[in-house]
Amino acid sequence: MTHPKGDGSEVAERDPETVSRFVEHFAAQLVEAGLPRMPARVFAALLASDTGALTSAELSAQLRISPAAVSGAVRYLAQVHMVSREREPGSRRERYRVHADQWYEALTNREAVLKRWEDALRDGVAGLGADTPAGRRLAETLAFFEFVEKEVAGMMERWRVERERRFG
Amino acid sequence: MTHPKGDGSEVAERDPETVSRFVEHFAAQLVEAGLPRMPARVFAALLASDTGALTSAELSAQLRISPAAVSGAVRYLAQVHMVSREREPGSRRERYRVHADQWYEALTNREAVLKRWEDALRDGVAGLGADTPAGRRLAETLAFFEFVEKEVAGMMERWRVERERRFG
DNA sequence: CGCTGGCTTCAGAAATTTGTGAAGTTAAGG
DNA sequence: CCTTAACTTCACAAATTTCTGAAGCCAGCG
Repeated sequence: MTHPKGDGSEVAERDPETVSRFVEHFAAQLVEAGLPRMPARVFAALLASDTGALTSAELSAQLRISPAAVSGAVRYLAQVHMVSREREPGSRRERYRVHADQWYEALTNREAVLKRWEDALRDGVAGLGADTPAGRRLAETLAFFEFVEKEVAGMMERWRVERERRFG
Repeated sequence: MTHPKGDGSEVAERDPETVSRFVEHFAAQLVEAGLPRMPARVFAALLASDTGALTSAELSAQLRISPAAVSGAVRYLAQVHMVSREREPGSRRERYRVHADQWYEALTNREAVLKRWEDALRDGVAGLGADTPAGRRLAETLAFFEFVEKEVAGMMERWRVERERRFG
């Protein structure tokens, strides 16, 4: 997918149609997995952008949504650590950025959710009695989550190594 | 939390109030993580039940919801492999059951979602060009998912071992 | 072979969520 | 300071989702 330039060089093409296709398709997958629509679209657009960072106006234009919608989507994404915001020095413009290793961040963040599940389960074991069938079931569930939490930490460490090796 | 029986033995108490507290609290955590309300409540109720299996009527009564709501919730949960249905022989009654290792199942199931994400990303790399900045970002994201997929398989195997050891 | 218990499906009311236009806020630029 | 660019917040209209009561369907039982 390249575009002849006449001067012998070629630059990678960025057909808006192609970009949009990817954005909408990938966003749809994210939506199916539970992400709200606008945050999903904004995130996909950032992923597919050249610099990995876009302004509110650019997102608004590219996705054909109101500035308000961009604002809401970005607030959501920032809250779950899927984008970071950076202010452009000497301008009131803000850029929203994805890091290539954002998923690492986002996954790490899920830890908080797990913790709350674990707390609820511990309360349940205490309330129902560790010696009851239900209590034992809850305890086993709790053990699984604790196991996963521990394993994920190791997994992320291994990814950091592999990432460094493959992508610098 | 035990209840004196007068004959010297004691049985674990199942105060409906206590059970309900756990069910609603744990369900709330699941809802916050994206599960629809009724499926979350039904799942929590099953987890907290003595046998790990309840009938539609029992769920309906305990959660104060219509049989229709139970039906919908169970269909949802079965689809994502979080409960299994079993017919009671010689009766038209059905029981819905959680296995203690249901989470293992559910997580394994997420693989399908990951696969679709990966497909969308591969298309994106192809469309945008592997030699473009955006293409490289998508490729790295793809690599991360492939890595996770591989790691999770190993993790689940380790859990099976640990589970066997600790819970038989 | 018809009745009945038990789940499922359906249509619709109610609640929730989403996205927008418009007004509000803040800070750079003149 | 006053203007204006660039978000953000707000109130509301629209779309969606969620639950319910009622009707439907089917397997056992008599």
